[in-house]
Amino acid sequence: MTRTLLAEAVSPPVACCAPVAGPDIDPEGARTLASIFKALADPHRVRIVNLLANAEEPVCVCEFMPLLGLAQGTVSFHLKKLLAAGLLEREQRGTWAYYSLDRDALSRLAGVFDPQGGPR
Amino acid sequence: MTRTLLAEAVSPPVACCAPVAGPDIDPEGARTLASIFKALADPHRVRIVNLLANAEEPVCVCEFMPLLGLAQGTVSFHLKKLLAAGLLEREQRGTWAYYSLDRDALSRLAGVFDPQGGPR
DNA sequence: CGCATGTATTGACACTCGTCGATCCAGGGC
DNA sequence: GCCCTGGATCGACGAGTGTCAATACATGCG
Repeated sequence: MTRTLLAEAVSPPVACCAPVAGPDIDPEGARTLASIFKALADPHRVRIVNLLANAEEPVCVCEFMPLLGLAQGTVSFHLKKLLAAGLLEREQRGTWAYYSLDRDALSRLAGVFDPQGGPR
Repeated sequence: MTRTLLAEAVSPPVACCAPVAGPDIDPEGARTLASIFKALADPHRVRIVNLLANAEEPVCVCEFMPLLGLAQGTVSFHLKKLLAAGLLEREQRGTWAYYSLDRDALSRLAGVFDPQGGPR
């Protein structure tokens, strides 16, 4: 198994792959996995992911504010968390920042729960 | 008793099923989904789930203490969180309490991330 | 250049969480 | 009955989180 041990030094990037139902997870892997769940452990962030999942194109930050009813700084805060977890991608278009969902990360996450280990 | 258990008491503890990539999730559903992720947003709880996933039979509380290196009260605390999220099942055998994984809940959780509910 | 606008970051605050030690609650022996 | 033992709960404490207002950072436009 090609584990991503060094990438963690920079940040816990990708929504990666220790299958929760697979072989024993070491404390290190548990920390990585937990950090991804922590990114999803907020209703507003769940909604952000859901909104992006249903959006065909990247979404501007300014769109989230009215949808979530949050101040601009708070929206940035949540997007940053999801970005750090490797669930989102950021793209700068002029003055605006557009966020989109990393669908690969999401399907890898589905594999984490699959009894026999999903795609990979 | 004067706790804000209102939401928790009312809402079903099931690790249920609003697909994150499915149709729009209302704030209510987002809260439910986030509460499940919150249950998994801790390294020790991830390890507990992993240990139970690999165990053929229910595991006694006393076994977790040395494995996790946590005090007895802390282990109970984590197990209670996972139980409340509907991820675990509890069984009392005399003086001992045995916990096991609700595998249905786990596979439902996998479906939450699947684009249309079940490729493979 | 200066200015307006969209994002990111910071400071402060209330709140929640994870942890321990101590205490309380059941069951099972004696 | 009493005591022992495993588990749950409580009290307290430090650490972390979510929120806003305010501020700093870019980028584009006049």
